Amino acid sequence: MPELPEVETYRLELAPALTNAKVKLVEVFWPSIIAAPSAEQFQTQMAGQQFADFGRRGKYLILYLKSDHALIVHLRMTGELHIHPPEVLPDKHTHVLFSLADGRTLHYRDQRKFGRLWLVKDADMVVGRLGPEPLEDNFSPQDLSIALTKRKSNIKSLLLNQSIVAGVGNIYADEALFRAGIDPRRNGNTLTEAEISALHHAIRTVLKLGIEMGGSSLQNYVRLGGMKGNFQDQHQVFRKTGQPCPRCEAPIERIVLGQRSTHLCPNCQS
DNA sequence: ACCACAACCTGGCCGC
DNA sequence: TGCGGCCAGGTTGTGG
Repeated sequence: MPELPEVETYRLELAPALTNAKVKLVEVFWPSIIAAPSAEQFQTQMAGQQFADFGRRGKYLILYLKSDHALIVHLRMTGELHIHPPEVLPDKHTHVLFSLADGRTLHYRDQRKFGRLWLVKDADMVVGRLGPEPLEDNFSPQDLSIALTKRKSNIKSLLLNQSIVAGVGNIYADEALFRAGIDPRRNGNTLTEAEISALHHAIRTVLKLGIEMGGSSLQNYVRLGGMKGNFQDQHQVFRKTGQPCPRCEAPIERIVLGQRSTHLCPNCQS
C-alpha cells in the first residue's frame, strides 16, 4: 500500500509522538515480519531502546535509536502503525507490539503480513541500494534521464523500479505519467529530454501533493491517529477506469504492465 | 540485462 | 451459504 507520501506522513506524525520514548517490552506474534535479526533477538535487543530521530528513504521508515541502531520499517501493501493507550489490546492483525515505558503501545498491524522490520547497526545495509530521493534538491532531470534513456522496458515499470527512483509506487507512477502526458507503455529509451523533464516535474508534484494531503487512503492505509489521507480525492486516473478524463473526457483505460494495474487516458498520453 | 511469472498473505467483491 | 475467480498503495526470487 504505502508509497513515499504515506510513509512520509507516518514519519511526520511519529516524530512528535515518539521522540525520547523508551521501549520497555517487544512482542512478536508473527516471526516472519522480522527480517533481521531473528525474531527472538529482535525482541531482546529492542527492549530498553529509546527513539531519537525519524527518517525515511524511499518507502522505508527509519527510526533512529539512541543506541546508534536503527529500527527500519517497510509497510509493503497493508502495513499500518498505531499508537494506543495501555487499555487497547492488540487485535488479530497486530503482529509486533512495542510496549513503551510511559504505558502507551506502538502496534505494527498488517493484514497481508508482507511488511518487514529490521533492527540494524547501519541503515545502509537495508536501504543502500535505493535510487535517488525524488524530493531532494539534488535530484535533477539529468539524473532521471541517465537512468531512463539506457533502459528498454516500459516507463511505468521503470518508475516502479526502486533503484531508479526511490519511493514511487503504483498510484503516483500512474498519476505522474498522466500529468506528464506520457503513455506508460513507452520504452524508457524512446523518451525525449522534454518528456523526461516533464516527468521529473510531475513526479515531484504528485509526491508533494500526496504529502500535503496526508497520503492516499484507498483500502487499508490510515494515518497514525486513524484518520484517512485525502489525496485519493485528487487522483486523476488511478482506479478511474471508464470515468471521463479530467482533461478531455475520454474514458480512462486500465491495462496491465509488469503485473500491475495501470491507468491512463488514451487521448492525453502518447 | 531483460522478461514473465510465482510467491509471500488475507479479505472483499462478483457471478453462479 | 458456499465456492471459484479476480482484485489489492510491494518486493524478491526463479528460470528462460
